[in-house]
Amino acid sequence: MKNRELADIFDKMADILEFKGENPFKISAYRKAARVLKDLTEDIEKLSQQGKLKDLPGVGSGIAKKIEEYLQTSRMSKYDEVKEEVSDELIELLRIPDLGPKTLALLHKETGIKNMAELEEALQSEQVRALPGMGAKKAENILRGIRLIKEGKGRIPLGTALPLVEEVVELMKKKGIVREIFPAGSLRRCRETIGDIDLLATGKDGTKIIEEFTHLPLVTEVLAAGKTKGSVITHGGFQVDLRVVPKVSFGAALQYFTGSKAHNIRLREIAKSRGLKINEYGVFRQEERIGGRREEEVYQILGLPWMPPELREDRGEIEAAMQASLPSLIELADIKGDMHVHSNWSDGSASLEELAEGAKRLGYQYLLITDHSAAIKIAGGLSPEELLRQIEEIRGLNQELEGITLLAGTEVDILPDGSLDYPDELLEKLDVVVAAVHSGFKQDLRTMTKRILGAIENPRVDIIAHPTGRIIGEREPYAVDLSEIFSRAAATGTALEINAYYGRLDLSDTNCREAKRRGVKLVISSDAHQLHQLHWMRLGVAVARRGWLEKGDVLNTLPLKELLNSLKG
DNA sequence: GCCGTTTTCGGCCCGACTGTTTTCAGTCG
Repeated sequence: MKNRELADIFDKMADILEFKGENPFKISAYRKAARVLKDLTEDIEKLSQQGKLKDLPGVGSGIAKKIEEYLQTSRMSKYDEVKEEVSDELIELLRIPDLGPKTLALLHKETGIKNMAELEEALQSEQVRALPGMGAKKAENILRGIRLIKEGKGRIPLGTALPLVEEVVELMKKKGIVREIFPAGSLRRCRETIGDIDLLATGKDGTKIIEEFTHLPLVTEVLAAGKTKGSVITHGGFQVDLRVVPKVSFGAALQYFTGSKAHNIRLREIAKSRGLKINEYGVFRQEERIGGRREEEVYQILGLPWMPPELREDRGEIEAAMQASLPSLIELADIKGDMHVHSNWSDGSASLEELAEGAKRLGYQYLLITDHSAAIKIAGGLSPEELLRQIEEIRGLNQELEGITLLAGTEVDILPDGSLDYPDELLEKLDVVVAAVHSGFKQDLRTMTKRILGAIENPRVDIIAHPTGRIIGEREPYAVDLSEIFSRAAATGTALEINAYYGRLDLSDTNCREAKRRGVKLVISSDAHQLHQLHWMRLGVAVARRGWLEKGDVLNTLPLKELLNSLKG
């Protein structure tokens, strides 16, 4: 499928034309085509053969021609032409928050900067202050953006790493030469971002296993290939390591490579105090191996129960294990419905019917439809009239649907003054009200906190979505006094969301653990904008597990009736 | 570059916020 390649080219074209100050509508036409191609499930080549390219929304004669040219010749002359005088490095700088095409073009023209290092240097010089529209604050903001990008670099979002690893595991299993193969490391612990991707396997022929591994189709570069360890770079530039370990050590190795480092140090200390030794090869008394085939043994020998990897951060799990008070963590199968989903009434791509069917396939009992409110025009926010129509449509659909109930809701904007974007009379007609901040991220701590408390104190608001607004590696949480949010949320019975979108995961693991401690009820929601994104729920559950949450802490583990009784509104 | 019951030209979602200005440009969603 060339869908993705074409989408990337159109996105890149849009970037370049933006930098060049081209017609903004032409630019958004390219962006739209790119998005449509990314979402497209059919093969673009097939559509092209059938002469159906122009049936796609956002694809007219110009873009259809370019697609055909690329499919036939693997080139796109227009793309080759526009990228002539700009380097990839320069265009990449547009990913820096607070640095847009206009400012980049200005800086490039006036100071000659061509890459991030030169940009950073220029921003620290007096010279840029003299440029029109540039001041100290602006330079400072861009420099902060650069720092954010640099910090995020090298770490892969969990939501990107998981599918990649699952693909590798599937491919290796199909080869029939590995006995066991499991991910380890921070991925197994479900950290929100992953450094290296580590896999462990057992099998007869280590050399053969590594050879098959380094020749997988998604491998672009082989860094190392021996008889116990292979290391490759995959499409997308991710490093994946595979270690082949003896069967008798598999459990110990899995435990060792899963970490975290801090957790392992604690285990080794306990072992040592009992005259034992733990390493990646097993558990030993003197020279005698007394365990290590299975991971459970490592813990058992220390008198501890096996612990879910999500807990292994040395955040109190070892003490809890000693007191036999480890939490019984929530599981994906506990989730009875999704509480934050966008349909094609606003900026989602699936219809209400498709979403209902998708939710039903996941075994859900209910699905809360939460399209944007009017203030977010860009995302097709619903006017009060449209929302009324949607409510009616949902009520009608529920007459026809079997085995799933659609709930009428909204993701209503919390406006900068703390008021909501819909009147109370309208909110009262909904089954569930989700409220969220989407603008004015730079308000100071007191203003922002008061703003969100405004929504929490509103008796009609059931849930606050993505409470801190952070985007991993891109945007810091806004300044908000979470402690105060937690106490008022607990006092009013307002639930807080764990947003499962891989770039948000908001509340974070530690925040939701604290929320639980403070008596706040939580919900886990996918924030899906496309049908397949309903699967993101698993990432939210992973965060909840890292936050020590149990089934009883999460409202959407309840059957429909109890859920509605437990929500504030 | 797309689109069309306002249909082959001319409009295309636009408001809030920030930082720069002294009425506005750039960025974001």
